[in-house]
Amino acid sequence: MAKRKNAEDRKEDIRKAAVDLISKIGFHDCTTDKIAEKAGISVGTIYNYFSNKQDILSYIFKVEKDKTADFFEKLLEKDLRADQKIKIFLENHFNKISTNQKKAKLLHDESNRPAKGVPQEIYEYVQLIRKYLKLLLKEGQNEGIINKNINTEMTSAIIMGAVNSIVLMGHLEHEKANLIFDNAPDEILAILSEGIFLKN
Amino acid sequence: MAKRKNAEDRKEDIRKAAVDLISKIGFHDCTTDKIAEKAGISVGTIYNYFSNKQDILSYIFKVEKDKTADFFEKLLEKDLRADQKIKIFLENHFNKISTNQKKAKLLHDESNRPAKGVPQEIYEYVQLIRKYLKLLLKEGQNEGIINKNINTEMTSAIIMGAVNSIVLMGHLEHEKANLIFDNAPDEILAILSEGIFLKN
Amino acid sequence: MAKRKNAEDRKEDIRKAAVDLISKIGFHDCTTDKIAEKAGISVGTIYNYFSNKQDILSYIFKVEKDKTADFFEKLLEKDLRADQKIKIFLENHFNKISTNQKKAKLLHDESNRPAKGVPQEIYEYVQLIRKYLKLLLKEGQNEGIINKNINTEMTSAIIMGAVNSIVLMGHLEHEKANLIFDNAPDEILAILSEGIFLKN
Amino acid sequence: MAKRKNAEDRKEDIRKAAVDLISKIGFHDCTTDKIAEKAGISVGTIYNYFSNKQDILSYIFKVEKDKTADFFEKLLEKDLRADQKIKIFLENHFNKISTNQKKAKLLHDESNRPAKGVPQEIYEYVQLIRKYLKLLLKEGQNEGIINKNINTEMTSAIIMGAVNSIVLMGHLEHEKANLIFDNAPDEILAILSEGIFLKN
DNA sequence: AATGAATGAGGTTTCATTCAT
DNA sequence: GATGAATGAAACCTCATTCAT
Repeated sequence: MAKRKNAEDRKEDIRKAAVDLISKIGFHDCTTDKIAEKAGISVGTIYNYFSNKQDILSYIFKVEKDKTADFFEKLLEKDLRADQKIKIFLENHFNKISTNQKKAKLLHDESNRPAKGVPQEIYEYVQLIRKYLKLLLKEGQNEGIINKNINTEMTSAIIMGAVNSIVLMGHLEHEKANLIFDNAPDEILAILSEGIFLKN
Repeated sequence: MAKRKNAEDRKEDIRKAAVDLISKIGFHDCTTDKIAEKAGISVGTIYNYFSNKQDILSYIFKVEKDKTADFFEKLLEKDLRADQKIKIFLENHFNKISTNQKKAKLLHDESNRPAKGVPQEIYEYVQLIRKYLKLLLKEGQNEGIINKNINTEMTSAIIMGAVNSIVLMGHLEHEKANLIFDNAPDEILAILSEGIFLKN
Repeated sequence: MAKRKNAEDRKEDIRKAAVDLISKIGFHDCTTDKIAEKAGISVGTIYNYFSNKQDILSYIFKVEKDKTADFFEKLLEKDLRADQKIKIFLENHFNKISTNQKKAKLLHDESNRPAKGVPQEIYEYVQLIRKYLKLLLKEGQNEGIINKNINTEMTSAIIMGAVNSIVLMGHLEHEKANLIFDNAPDEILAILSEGIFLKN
Repeated sequence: MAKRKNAEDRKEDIRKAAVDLISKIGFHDCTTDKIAEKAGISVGTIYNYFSNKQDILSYIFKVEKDKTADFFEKLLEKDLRADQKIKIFLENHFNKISTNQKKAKLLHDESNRPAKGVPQEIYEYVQLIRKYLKLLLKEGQNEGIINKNINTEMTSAIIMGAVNSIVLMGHLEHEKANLIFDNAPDEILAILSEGIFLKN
């Protein structure tokens, strides 16, 4: 019998093991047996901390959602212009991804799954980032920094799409990942600043 | 027994049935039995046309890949500026999505799936669009229309990310889907033209 | 792969194997693996004929319910007095039990289970016998053969209880089973005729 | 932690919790965790008083067996005729059932369960009541009150069967339970006195 | 070529029991 | 004695694939 652990630690062990495996092989192929083995516990123990397998995935997203909300709440309070905040968000985002590519892959992959059985938590995670980005865009519009004609809803989707696409690119071209993630914020910001088409 | 059909028709029946089901319930929950039933044949028959279930998905993407390649090859030949061609691509893309949302959903969902067993074909499909977009961007750079400083690799990823993100948004907000898809090309083009930040 | 069989035969194989096992070890300890093994098929095959394990039990009771209904319908049509019909029922009942003790044990045991998850079919089986017995009792009352003061509902329950109790006794004292079942009808009829108390 | 209790109290707590739960959901669905929770202790503690789960059920029946033996021993000593004693037994039995339907349900359900692992104690409980009833019947025969031709073994089974069947009926028709249990003794006694068939 | 019954490995989940604290 | 986290065997059920017809 494994040594007794504090409940939070044990739940964290399971979460980490799951993140590790799901990022590699996907949620579906990640069996509860594999998670247990990786976490160094037995299957049954998982069910002392999670009510079912899906619940583990939900929890992973819940943790990220909370972290994301924290990050944005602090960012919003800062005395900076909206464009600066967007820059900080992008830099922070890709920096985290760069240092934690496994988790990033999981978040990307699993939040792009088809709807059936997609836990509420995943949906909320995706919405949350967009919601904050929209807030920043509106802030910018109020400050007169951002074009008032853009649809903030769609633009936040476009920005997150751009971000995600680069994340996917990084995962597909593994060896160049760090280079990609490092340049991504500037590349995105450049487009947001000037577009790509030259004025005659 | 269904009326005798030639092999291509039969394969097409299976593909269509699969597209229909996978778009609704996802590849994983789409059993071979269900596909057979929808296609009006028996399970065994599927295996006369496909070597396994994964192969059906590959075939779906192969067909799309071929169509996409066709479309781009014709587009490239046209006597138009690169920005006009990009506009045409976006309008055509969202138009197809709008009129065939089921297939669009499938292509979006399944090309964003985790890796294990992801058929080569899906990977190639994703790469193909990017490759052509990159070609258009380079054409634009040569024509002096597009900023030579942008990284075409990453920019094509960014554009496709923006596109995909709007597709997802359309699927999540089903009732507004057509409105979203209709406005999407202009919204994206606006950003590509001017960015979102105002010049002082 | 086992030889192809006619669907009814296969279902019958499974039913028989299940009757055999459930009568010995009870429904709960009778695993689907054991049923499959006994039926000479593989687990999966069970699920081509039954939607789940409980469904097998329901089917067993449904078959008996149908047989019972048949028997009673024919009995009711006969040109006999009610007491004669009750005698025939009891003799037939114990005779069947005597020749098929395994199935009898199952029907007894499983129809005495607690309510949760008791399939409708079992409940209906139990009610059916009582319903017909009540009909016979009422017939007797109309013919002036049976005391009009008795509560037919309760009396039918009492008679079936007496019957079941003897069945249980037979199962518990296995070696005397046949003797017990042979004498049971007369013993019950004697009580129904005269009671047990002597008139002074 | 619950107030310190002596061992007997603790064991009694567990027994009561188990009776409560098993009567509602049956032995199989009654987990040790649920019993512990209801008893206000932890699972582990159960195993200080019982060697395993089955043992709890055995103990429940042992307690009832002892109470039953007590009751009958006192009844046998009374200076009454056998028929009067049988009447008292039936009235007492249904009265207890009426006031403690939960336990009654458990005793009925679990003593009618399939064999595997049926503790000896349950078997003995069932036999005990029959044994005493047989004694009463024999007493009646000796007193010349009861027909000497009846098989006391089988008759005691028949009477207990009748009793049990009415108990089941009461549980199935919950709202009429008290009415049923109140009338049951007379209904049974009437049959034992006169039978149901009219003498011509 | 078409059929669809049969296969059986493999997945998730439960729960009586143990034992370190 | 009491605790309750941990254990892990074992249960039910699914479904891609095969192959006799």
